[in-house]
Amino acid sequence: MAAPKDPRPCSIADALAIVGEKYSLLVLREVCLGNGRFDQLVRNIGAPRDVLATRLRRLVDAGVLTKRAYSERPQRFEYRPTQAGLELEPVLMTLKEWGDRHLRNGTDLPMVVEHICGNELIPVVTCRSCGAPVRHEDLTAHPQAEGWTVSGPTAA
Amino acid sequence: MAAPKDPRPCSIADALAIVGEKYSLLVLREVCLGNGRFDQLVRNIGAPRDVLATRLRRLVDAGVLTKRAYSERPQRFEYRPTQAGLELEPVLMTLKEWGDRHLRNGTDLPMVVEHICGNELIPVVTCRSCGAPVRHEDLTAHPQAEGWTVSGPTAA
DNA sequence: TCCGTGAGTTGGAAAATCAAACCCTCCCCT
DNA sequence: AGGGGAGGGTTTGATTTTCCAACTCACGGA
Repeated sequence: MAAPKDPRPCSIADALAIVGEKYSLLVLREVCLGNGRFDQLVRNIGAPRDVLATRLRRLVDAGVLTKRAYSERPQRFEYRPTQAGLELEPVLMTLKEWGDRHLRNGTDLPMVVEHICGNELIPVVTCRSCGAPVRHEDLTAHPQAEGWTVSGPTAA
Repeated sequence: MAAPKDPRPCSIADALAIVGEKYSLLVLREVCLGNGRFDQLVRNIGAPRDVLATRLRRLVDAGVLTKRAYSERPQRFEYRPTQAGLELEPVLMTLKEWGDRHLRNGTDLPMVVEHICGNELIPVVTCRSCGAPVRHEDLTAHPQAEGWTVSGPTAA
C-alpha cells in the first residue's frame, strides 16, 4: 500500500527533478541560443555564479548539456545542449508562447523566434496521431499504477 | 545601458517566475487531473503542507488557479485551473513526453493520457504557420531589445 | 463526549540562495 | 619583468527557503 509520503509516480515530476530547479531552464534557453560560456550565462540569466556552477554540473550529469573546451591554453569551456537538451526546446517554446500571451498580451515581445518557413514561430502542441491541437477537454488520464486515481471528468 | 545584473528580458523567465517554483507545476498537474483539494495535493505531490499553501496562494494570485468552496458548513475548498491554467497543460504534456522518452525509454509509463481521437496522446510541438514539428535547426531567435545577442547559428 | 476529516498555521532545525570577494591560469602590453 | 585584463570558477558569511512534525479550528458522526 501507498506509504505515507510517496508522491504519484510521474514523468513530469521526473523531468522537473532534472530541469525544474531555479535557473535550469534559463540555462537551457541560453545554451540553445548559443550562449554557452560561463560569463555569458551569468550575465544573461542573472544567477549567482555558485548556483550556476551547481546547475551546470547537474545538467551535464543528467545528459542535458555537455561541457567542451573551445580553447586549450588558455583552457576555456563552453556548454552545449545534447540531443536530449535540444529536445527540451519545444518545452521552452511552449512556455514562451504562454508567457507572451498571458503575461504580455502578445504585444511588446522581448524576443521573436522565426521558423524556417519564414513566419514567426507560434508553437502549437498537437496530438501526433490526429494532428489536432491539444485541449484539456479532449484528454483522459489513465494512471498505470495502483492506488492512483484522477477525479472524474472535468466538470464546469 | 545594461547595468550589471539585469538579466535578459524573456517570457520564459516571466512564466517561470509564476510556475517555476518547486511543486508549482505538479500542483497544476493534479488540479488538471481534477484533484484540487488540499489533502489530495499533499498526498499526490508529496510536498510539505506549508509550502503547498504558499504555492497555492501564489498561483491563485497569478490567475492560474481559482479557489472555490465545494461545501459551506463545513467549509471545504477546492482549487481549479483557470483558462490560463488550462493553457499550461500543453507545457505539462510536452514535459511528460520528454520525461517518458528520455527518463524511461518510453516504456513502463506511470501514466498514459488518451486523446479524444482514441489514441494515446503523444504531443508534438508544431509551427502554427506551417504545421511542421519544431526542431532546433529550424529556429532563429531575434531579440527585440538592444544589447541582447545570440551567438551565431548552431554549429555542429 | 470523543474521534476523524479537511484545510490549513506555527516553530525550529536543515538546506539552498545570494552577493561579494577571492583565486588561478593564461594572454597581451609595455 | 611587471601590470592588467578575461575566463571560469570557488569560498565565505549572511539571508531565505525548505522541511517536518505538531498544532489549531470548525465541523460532523457514533
